[in-house]
Amino acid sequence: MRRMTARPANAHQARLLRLLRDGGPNSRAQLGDQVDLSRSKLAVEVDRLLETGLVVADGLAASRGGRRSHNIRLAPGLRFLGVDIGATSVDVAVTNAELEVLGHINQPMDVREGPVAVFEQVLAMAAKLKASGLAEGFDGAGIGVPGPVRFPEGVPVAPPIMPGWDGFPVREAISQDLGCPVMVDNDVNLMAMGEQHAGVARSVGDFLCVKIGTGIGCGIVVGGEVYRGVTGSAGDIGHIQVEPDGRPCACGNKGCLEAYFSGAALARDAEDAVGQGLLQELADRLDTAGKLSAVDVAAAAAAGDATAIDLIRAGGNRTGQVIAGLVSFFNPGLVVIGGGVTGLGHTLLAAIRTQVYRQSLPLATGNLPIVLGELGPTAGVIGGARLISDHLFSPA
Amino acid sequence: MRRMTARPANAHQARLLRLLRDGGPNSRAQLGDQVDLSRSKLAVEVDRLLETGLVVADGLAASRGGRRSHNIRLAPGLRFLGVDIGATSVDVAVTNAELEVLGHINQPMDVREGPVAVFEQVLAMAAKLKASGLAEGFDGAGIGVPGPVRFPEGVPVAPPIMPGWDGFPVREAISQDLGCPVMVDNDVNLMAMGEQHAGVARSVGDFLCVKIGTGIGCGIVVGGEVYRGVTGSAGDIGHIQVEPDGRPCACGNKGCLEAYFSGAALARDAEDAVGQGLLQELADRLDTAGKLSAVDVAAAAAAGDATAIDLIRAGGNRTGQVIAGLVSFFNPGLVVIGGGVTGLGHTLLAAIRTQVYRQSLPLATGNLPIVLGELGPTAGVIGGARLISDHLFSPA
DNA sequence: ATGACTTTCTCCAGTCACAGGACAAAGGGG
DNA sequence: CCCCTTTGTCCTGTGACTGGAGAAAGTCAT
Repeated sequence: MRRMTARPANAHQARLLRLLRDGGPNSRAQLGDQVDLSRSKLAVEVDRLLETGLVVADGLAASRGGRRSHNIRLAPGLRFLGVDIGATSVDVAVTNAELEVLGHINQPMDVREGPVAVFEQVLAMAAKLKASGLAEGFDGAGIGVPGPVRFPEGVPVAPPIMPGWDGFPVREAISQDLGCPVMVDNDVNLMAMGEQHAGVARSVGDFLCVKIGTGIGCGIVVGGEVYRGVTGSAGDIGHIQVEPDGRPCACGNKGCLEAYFSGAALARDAEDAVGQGLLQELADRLDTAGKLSAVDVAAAAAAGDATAIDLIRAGGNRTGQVIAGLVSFFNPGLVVIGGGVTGLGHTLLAAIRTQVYRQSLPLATGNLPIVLGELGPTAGVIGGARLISDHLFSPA
Repeated sequence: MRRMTARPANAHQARLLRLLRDGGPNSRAQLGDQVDLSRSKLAVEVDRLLETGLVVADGLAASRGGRRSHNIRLAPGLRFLGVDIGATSVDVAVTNAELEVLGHINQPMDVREGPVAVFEQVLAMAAKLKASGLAEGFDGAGIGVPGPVRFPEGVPVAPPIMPGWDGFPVREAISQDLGCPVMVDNDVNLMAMGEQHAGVARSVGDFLCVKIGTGIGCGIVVGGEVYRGVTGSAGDIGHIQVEPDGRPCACGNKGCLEAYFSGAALARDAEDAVGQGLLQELADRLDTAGKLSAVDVAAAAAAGDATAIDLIRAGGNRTGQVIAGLVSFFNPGLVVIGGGVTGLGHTLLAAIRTQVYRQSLPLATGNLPIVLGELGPTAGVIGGARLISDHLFSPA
């Protein structure tokens, strides 16, 4: 099925579509206040958008002391698909044109099985959402992958944790399978866009979004736009060296941040601690393979275990050390901490804050909030929907 | 004397002025090729610019097989003043509208004497340039100061090495004294703009410009525009911690990069080395106060002294360690090394390169040139001229 | 109910920006 | 001397846009 054949014909229409997306239904008069166009011109552009079917006028709003206004809203049938591919699980969600999540599925998965297997699963999940009646079809999809992406082409490049993905034409392939436009980006960038659109980063122009999960990455937003760097690898802070000649890292170097703190490193440290007789309450959580996960550590810390709290604090200190440097360098207006280990909560945040406030310049930290993301696992999928809507709501 | 009363009336005119600034004299036809406007519209805008006196038509170019074209160029009498205030010296230069340096003076100075004394000296230097016949007056001035600046107002904020400058209304005061528009920025940002306009960074959109002088700073260029951060302190990498619990730094923290490598730190290390019986050939260069400078170390290294080379290499390693992190984070297309210690030359560059290429991600370093700035002390003043011309060559 | 006042939206005419073609000017080459 | 190329100017038509004059549809006080 072919959907949303129309695209905005000019920058004004694109602007209006985004206003309706971000601000919800609006009257012509309210739109006019935000757009610096004469009422006449605005009416013309709105009429054209109505003709294309991208927006609809449904019903009258309550009077505000005068003639009642017509409600202009984005077509209620528009549906975007947000896909967030992690290292060990996938999130797939449908949103409407205002990027509200209508349905959300999360399933375990292993990226190392390669793109073909992963996207088979993703497409099945999308089909499930469609079958549940949330969408008759998709007008666009935004996909996040856990590694660098050559953004214009939508192709992962040299992804360390995703062997077999290098050069796989994700955008082209999924666009064919799904029959709609697709955009691909790094998962961290999607998280940043999600928090920017619907989370803690609303109304902040320049901010950093640090995602700590299986790996560590950082979304960089400059002037409201995601900055991706010249080869799409900007924000890859997991392999910044924090300890000269330190622990070996999977990347081949030594002393990388990720070798000290990430979901994987934390689990490994916890297993070691159990082996040394510490962290006894975690011993019974060991699975058959003798493995623990970051979630177990979070639970132990929440239960007040001192060793677990120490592990989290040590990792937070390392991470805070790196973030402190980035704050001095980038001077952001906000730092968002998110990703899988957000469950470690306040202990982690406190450690990071301590390091940053102590090490960074007073001028850079003076008015700098460091907060946890507020969207959790939906940040990525909302970011995906935002990514593709940004693309579709721009002049053809 | 009032000069350059006119400003471009619209974005087209601004665009044309910048093309003439960056590309030199041009015919209407050549301009038309670069600007995506019809010949008629272009002719109208050029005529209007001619009326204002901002550009002039002088003479005919050689024929290229048809009618000879008129040379359109920026008014030859336009003069910009570039001022680069360092910690221990000032550079002042006059440029024409194409930002070519017509005259350049450098004088020793001490920022700590405060803004009033410093600007008295700067104004005297400007007067000297004027008296030498290079300018009848100035159409604008761009000023760089060695500390963070609240850019829109042109006011230094909380400058660590410039007590007495905090809040001094540089832009307003100098604008009055000079009788022309003034813009103020961090000196590092000016260096970046200089190298971007006339140096190694031409045609690079995203790059970093590391200036190592009395302190260490980094200019950040994103999409061709200088990024200043939310409080104007972006790029302040001198106080990133490179050694937990390391050497005390003037900023009050410990282990800052500047405590290990900068003009001041290098001189101190050299003095220590002399005290320990090393670096004997430098002993006779000690001044009456028993002091050395970075220049002395550079000379010793050039003469082949192993200790001097080791000092430079050690500093380069520390700096490279920090830059490696920034490269992973920012994924630039180029890294420029400049500032006073550029005299340390290849030894320094090699150390930095080694660290970056070894520590940063292959994807980020794959095609990453790390080079010395090519403008030396003129980078800052050209950047100043560029800063003010960007401002003047934008719609009023 | 009635009139005064608001707010929203539409219609219309006039202005400005701009493109594109015709044409003039000025040169080169066979 | 004729034809071609390049550059620059002029002119006209089209579409974008503004601002004002209403019309439509409501609230509120009297």
